[in-house]
Amino acid sequence: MAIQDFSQSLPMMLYRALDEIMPKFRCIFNEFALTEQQWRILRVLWEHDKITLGRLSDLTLIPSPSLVGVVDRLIKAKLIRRERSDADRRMIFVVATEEGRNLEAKVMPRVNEIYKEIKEPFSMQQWGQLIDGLDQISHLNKKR
Amino acid sequence: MAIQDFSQSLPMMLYRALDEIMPKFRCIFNEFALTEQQWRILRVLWEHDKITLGRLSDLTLIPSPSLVGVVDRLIKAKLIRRERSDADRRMIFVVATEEGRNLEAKVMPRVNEIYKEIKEPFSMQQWGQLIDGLDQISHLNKKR
DNA sequence: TATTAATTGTTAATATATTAACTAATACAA
DNA sequence: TTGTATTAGTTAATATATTAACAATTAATA
Repeated sequence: MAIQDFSQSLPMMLYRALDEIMPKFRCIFNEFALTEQQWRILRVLWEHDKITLGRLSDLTLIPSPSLVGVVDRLIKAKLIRRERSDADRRMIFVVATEEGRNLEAKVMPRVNEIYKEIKEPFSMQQWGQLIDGLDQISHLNKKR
Repeated sequence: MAIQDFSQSLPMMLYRALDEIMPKFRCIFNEFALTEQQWRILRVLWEHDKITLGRLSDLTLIPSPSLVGVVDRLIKAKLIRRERSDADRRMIFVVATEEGRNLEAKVMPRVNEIYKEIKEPFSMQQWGQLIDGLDQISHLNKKR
C-alpha cells in the first residue's frame, strides 16, 4: 500500500503547496508586468552578472525550449539582452540591462515580505526539516 | 534577510523536488499513452464513481479552463464520459468508462513501485515531517 | 414575479511545458 | 585532416497554465 489517498501523495502535496503560495507572489510580479518565469530569470541575473542560457535554464528550472521565448519577451521589455560568447560561439550569455537591474530594489522588498509571511508560522526547526526533506527529494538520483 | 539564496527558496525547492520525481512517473504514464493531467483525472475517478467538473478541478489541481481540454481528450480516448446533471443543469459529471476503470490495475502497480523507491531512503519520521510541513504550507490561508 | 446576484462551465488570448527533431559550433579520434 | 560524436541553442507540434470575459442556469431578493 504505497499510496493510499491520492490527495496525500507526495506529488499532489507538492503541487498543492505551490498552488497555495505562488499566487501571492504572482500578484506582485503582475504589478511589475512580469510573469513568474520572467521574474525567475531576473532573480538569477541579480545574483549573476553574466550567465549562459544553459546555466540559466538549470538555475531557473525553465526548460530550454521555453527559455527561448521567455528571454525574447524580456528583451522586448528591455530588461535583459543576449550576448554571444567569443570564446565558444555556441554559447549565449544573458545580461540584465540597467532597467532590469533597477527592478531588484523595487520587487525584492515586496517578495521578501510575502516570504516572511509564509515562513512566519513555522518554528525554525519545522522549517529546517521541511527544507531538508525537499532537499533530499531533489537529490535522490545524485546521492552516493 | 528573508530570502538569501534563490536556489534555496521554498518555491524553488518545491519546483526542484517535482522536477526530480515527476519524470519518473511521466515515463510510466507515457507507456499507457497518458499525459500527467489525464492520469490525475483517472486517478481521482478510480476513487469516485461520479464527480462534477468543479470538484474534479479541485482534486486534480487542474484549473477549470485547462480541464475542459484534458477531459475532451480523455473522452476521445474513450476512457471517460461526460454526464449532465438532471438536478442542476449547470453541473456536469465525469465518469470513467470500463476501459478507463480497467487501466487502474495496469498502471497503479507501476506507479506504486516508483513511489516506494522515492519514499524508501526516508525514515518514517523524516517522511512524516516532510508531509506535515507541506500540509501546513497548503493550509496557510485556511487555518484559524 | 421580475431583477439581480451567484454558481458552473466554457471560450479566448497569451505564456509556458513537454518531447522530438534540428542547426551550428566545437571536440575528438582515426 | 576528415569523419564522427558532443554540446549549446533553437524550432516545431501538441498539451497545459493563467487571466479575463462570457453564457447558461440557478438562487436570492425586492
